[in-house]
Amino acid sequence: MVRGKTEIKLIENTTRRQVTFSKRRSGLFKKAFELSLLCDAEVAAIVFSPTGRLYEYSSTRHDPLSLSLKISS
Amino acid sequence: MVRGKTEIKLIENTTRRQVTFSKRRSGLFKKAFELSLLCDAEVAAIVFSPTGRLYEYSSTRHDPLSLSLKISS
DNA sequence: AACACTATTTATAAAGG
DNA sequence: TCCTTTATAAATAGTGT
Repeated sequence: MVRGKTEIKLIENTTRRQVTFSKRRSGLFKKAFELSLLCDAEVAAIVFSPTGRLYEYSSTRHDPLSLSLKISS
Repeated sequence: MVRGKTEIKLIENTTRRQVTFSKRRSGLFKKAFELSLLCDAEVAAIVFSPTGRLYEYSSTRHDPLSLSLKISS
């Protein structure tokens, strides 16, 4: 149960890192939700796991749009 | 100093709401930073204030791209 | 993997300068 | 408005199931 101050640096142990990822991701999205509601703000949070999985939170529902994107350097 | 549990609903008082917005926005970005570092994740958070001001956090520096966007319904 | 527990750290609301 | 203080609520690391 939380021994000592946690250092903010990469968690080497895979299992611990995954558990922390899940817990803190939830915590982040909760904070985002609270901020939007308390302060009438629009908030979005986007998280990519190291394996490229996407997790996202948005305070607002938006109708999906059809986008075509042209990217030049 | 924090009397009782804070209800998560719109803060009506403008001054209090602005102070809370500032504090919690910082808190959110800090959590985003910690998540990215602890778990090697890419994290972005975007906040619009009620007046439309933009605040953003990104765990990663990306080269700016020139984008042209075509939106159809 | 996902839930429960809980000691402890961390965030933060309100107040004061 | 911005910093500091501090009491208290909230998040969470490690453990157990």
